Amino acid sequence: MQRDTRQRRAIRRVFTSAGRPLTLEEILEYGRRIVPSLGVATVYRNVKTLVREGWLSRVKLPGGGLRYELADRPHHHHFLCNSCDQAFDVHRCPDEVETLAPDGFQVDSHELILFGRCAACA
Amino acid sequence: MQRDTRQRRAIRRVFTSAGRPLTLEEILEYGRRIVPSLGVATVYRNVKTLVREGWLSRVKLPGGGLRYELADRPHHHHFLCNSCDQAFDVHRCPDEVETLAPDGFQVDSHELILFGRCAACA
DNA sequence: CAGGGGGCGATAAACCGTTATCATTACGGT
DNA sequence: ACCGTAATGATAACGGTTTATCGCCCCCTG
Repeated sequence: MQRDTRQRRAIRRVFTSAGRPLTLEEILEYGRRIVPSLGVATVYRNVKTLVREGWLSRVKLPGGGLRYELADRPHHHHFLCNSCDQAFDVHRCPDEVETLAPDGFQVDSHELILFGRCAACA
Repeated sequence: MQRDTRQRRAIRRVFTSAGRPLTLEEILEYGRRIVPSLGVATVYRNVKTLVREGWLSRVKLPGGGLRYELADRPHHHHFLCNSCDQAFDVHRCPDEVETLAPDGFQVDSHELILFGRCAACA
């Protein structure tokens, strides 16, 4: 059975108000502003559950650990700040991307990452 | 001083003949076909040195450890096979990519990764 | 070709992100 | 409100990658 705990609500709220992909470290930090006693294991457990439920999805970006974002977002890409290491959404996508692969290669999906400095760091 | 050892030559040869980004595991595997006694520590040491010398560059792709490639290659992107986990070069690039960032974000570079199955796995 | 010193390689150890353990807490059905 | 039990959280354990150690080897110079 799935209980509706304070911790679980806090983690969901972190995502709905962040609006960008988060690392586990960020989830823990922001979650503790809501439930200060929040523990690492709880974050790992709930994130795993939320991914399995289809509420979160894994975002594989270069460098360091996985990030997670709300699963219901339309197709988009990401900006990674070289200064603060935060990830942001980029809502535009260059088309015809999947035609760039060499012959004989079958493209299933793609990821475009812009590197630079975010608005706050620039 | 920098000595020209069999191991170091082997590692360089691995890269010039591979033509694609390699993980440390792959460097070790291919290097041992040339110098069977090749050790892990030697690979780590030499790769680090070759990066510092500007002969290799780090390739940050999602999932798992860093990869390395020859530093003198022109601008290109990468294909990552979901089946064998090998990385390949993609020599075409969608232009006007750097204009996609949100206002106030300063783009320094970008990476485009295609996911799918390589010619051998498809 | 001989000697010195940088490099090698096996191993141990450090490191870091993730998972398991288990006593305690608190959610939710009755 | 009570009780059973799933969830929590502090901590230990784990697994994989990277680095440090150190005796031996071999590249280079003279």
